[in-house]
Amino acid sequence: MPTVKDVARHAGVSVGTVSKVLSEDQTVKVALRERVLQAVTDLNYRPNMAARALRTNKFNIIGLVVPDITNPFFAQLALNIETEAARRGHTVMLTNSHDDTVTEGRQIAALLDRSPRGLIVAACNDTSAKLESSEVRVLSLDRRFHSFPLVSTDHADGSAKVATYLISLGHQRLAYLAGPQDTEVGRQRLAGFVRQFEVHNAQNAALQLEIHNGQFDFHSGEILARKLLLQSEGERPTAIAAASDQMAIGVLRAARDMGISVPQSVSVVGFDDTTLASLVVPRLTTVAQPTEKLAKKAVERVLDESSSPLEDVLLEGSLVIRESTARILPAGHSS
Amino acid sequence: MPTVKDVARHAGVSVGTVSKVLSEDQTVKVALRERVLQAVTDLNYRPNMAARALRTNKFNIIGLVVPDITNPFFAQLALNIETEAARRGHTVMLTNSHDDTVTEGRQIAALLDRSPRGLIVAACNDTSAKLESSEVRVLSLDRRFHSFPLVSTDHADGSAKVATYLISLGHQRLAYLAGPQDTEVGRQRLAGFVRQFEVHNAQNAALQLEIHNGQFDFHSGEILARKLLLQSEGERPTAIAAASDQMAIGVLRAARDMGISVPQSVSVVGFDDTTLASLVVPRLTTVAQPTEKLAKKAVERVLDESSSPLEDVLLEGSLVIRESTARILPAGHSS
DNA sequence: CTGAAAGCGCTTACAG
DNA sequence: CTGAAAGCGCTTACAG
Repeated sequence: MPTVKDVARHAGVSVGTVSKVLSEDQTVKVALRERVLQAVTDLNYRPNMAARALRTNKFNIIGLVVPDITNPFFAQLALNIETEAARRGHTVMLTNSHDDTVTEGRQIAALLDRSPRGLIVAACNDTSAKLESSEVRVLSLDRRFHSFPLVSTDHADGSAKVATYLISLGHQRLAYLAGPQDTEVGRQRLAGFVRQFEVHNAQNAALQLEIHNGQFDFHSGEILARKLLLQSEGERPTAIAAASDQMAIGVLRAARDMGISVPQSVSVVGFDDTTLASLVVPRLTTVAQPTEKLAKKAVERVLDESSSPLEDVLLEGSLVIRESTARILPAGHSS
Repeated sequence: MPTVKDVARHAGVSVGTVSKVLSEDQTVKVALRERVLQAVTDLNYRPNMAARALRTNKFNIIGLVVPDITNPFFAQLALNIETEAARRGHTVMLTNSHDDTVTEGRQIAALLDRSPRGLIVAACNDTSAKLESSEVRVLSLDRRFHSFPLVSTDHADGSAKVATYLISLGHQRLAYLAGPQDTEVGRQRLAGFVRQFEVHNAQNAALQLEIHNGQFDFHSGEILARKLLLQSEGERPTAIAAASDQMAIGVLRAARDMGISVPQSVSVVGFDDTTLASLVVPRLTTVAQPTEKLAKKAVERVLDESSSPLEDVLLEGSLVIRESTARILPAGHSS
């Protein structure tokens, strides 16, 4: 492997000049710069990142911590982050916290050891792990980590869109299956839904909403739905909004097992728009998170040294209407 | 950040001794070692990886290249690789080739620049990209990269299991939806199925097999199945084996759209056992790849410096029987 | 068994 | 505008 020294010799300049050309220092005369660049290609020189990192204390690496890369949403995010990072000459170090705070702390320490340019973490919960105040820029993605600035979807707004949509379809008895309330995401999504529901309810007192708490996963949605759908047709909700696609898919399965057809008898909405959403039967109406924008924004902010990224960034999600929701004739229309 | 120098001063020894203790050199006397370790914890010393890498030319990092982390199978693999790597004090640099050879080459170069301990690559196709013969250990995972040793599931054997299983259920008219034949995986899976079919056919000449070529994705499975299932009930296959879960799920959707019930009228089998397989309706019978073992094996081999990992490692997949397959009464039993 | 010293490949003030 | 030199924090022969 050739080094700066080799390049310098080949070009007939000093190593300092080579270094300057490589770092795009404009003070090098064109003639010299050309010679150096020629030498670089001649020798197929590639800078030694470790040496550079030792001097500058910064590696062209971004650390990424997610709860579980197996979760399609995080996979989507990771893909886009990696792609954007690569575009900017950076590489991504990926780590899974397995939804465990202790592991998360250990992983972060391991990443920090490798002097990354920045750290993007989708925290496993809201407990503020202590992070030694390093000079490494840290960003929260999707879920708040410690008190670091957050880039995420506007969950409350997304849920609000769902509420408005369902009510506009004529549904009067709604159910919301909430995510864990010890997470900011879970709380935001619930709050947004409830708030919007109340706005509509102020105009139409016939509306009803029941809320059930669960986890974000498939199983949780299935269990809650089973209970819910046991009620007689006139009693039970005609529309179920779930806090995640996984939960909504659980609802779909419960409905199917109980012989209740979706969307004819009950409408179902998810949240996230993971790849699953368009594969299930019926295809799931859901709120799409703008993963690509989230990823770009996160990379941009974690890399940008000039701006002080103190504020949170909230990006809007969009309602994706598929086959799991339908208009209903308000059967028991209480006038 | 404290350095070896600080630790040395604190412990009253030389930096060389500190380094030796840290690298678990046994030649340091217990008394000194204790003092050093005490100093390390006192100062909360963390070695500078960049400096270490500069000297040793090796970072505690494993590079991982996958076609697309969004593919559940690779996500599963990545999770297990990361977990195993972390257990061994290594970190994983993840990169997506987007199924494109040029990008793949660029990504690999970027990873190599960062002096990883080793490289694990799930290639996007069989074309042998040129890789400068570096001292970095390279391993093929799941799909052959260049001519580097491969760790993968025994695809042929897995397909053979499917063939045997379907025939044992009494199916006589089989269809196999093959993956792309310019990939080793695609070819292996097809070959294994055909070979096993022929073994059975030697004993029972009534067996029939039709083969259709496609891609591994959902869409491809759907299209092929639509054509296949257009045939009258007495003509069309009663069992369809697909080269991937995605394809099989496409088949499921086609069958559903055409009012053909699975498994009553046609049995469907996938390959991979991605998370999807147990979420679809009906739950998919498939071949599970031993992702955890694959990951462990890959990490072990890529890190192990002693053994020369020249041979391929093939691990056995297992048939997972769910709800998409059933026994049939041989209707048109040609005696 | 321990220490002093060289050197890994860069970058960056500092002279000139 | 260019070069000589110091130094980033380690590891590793080499003396003693």
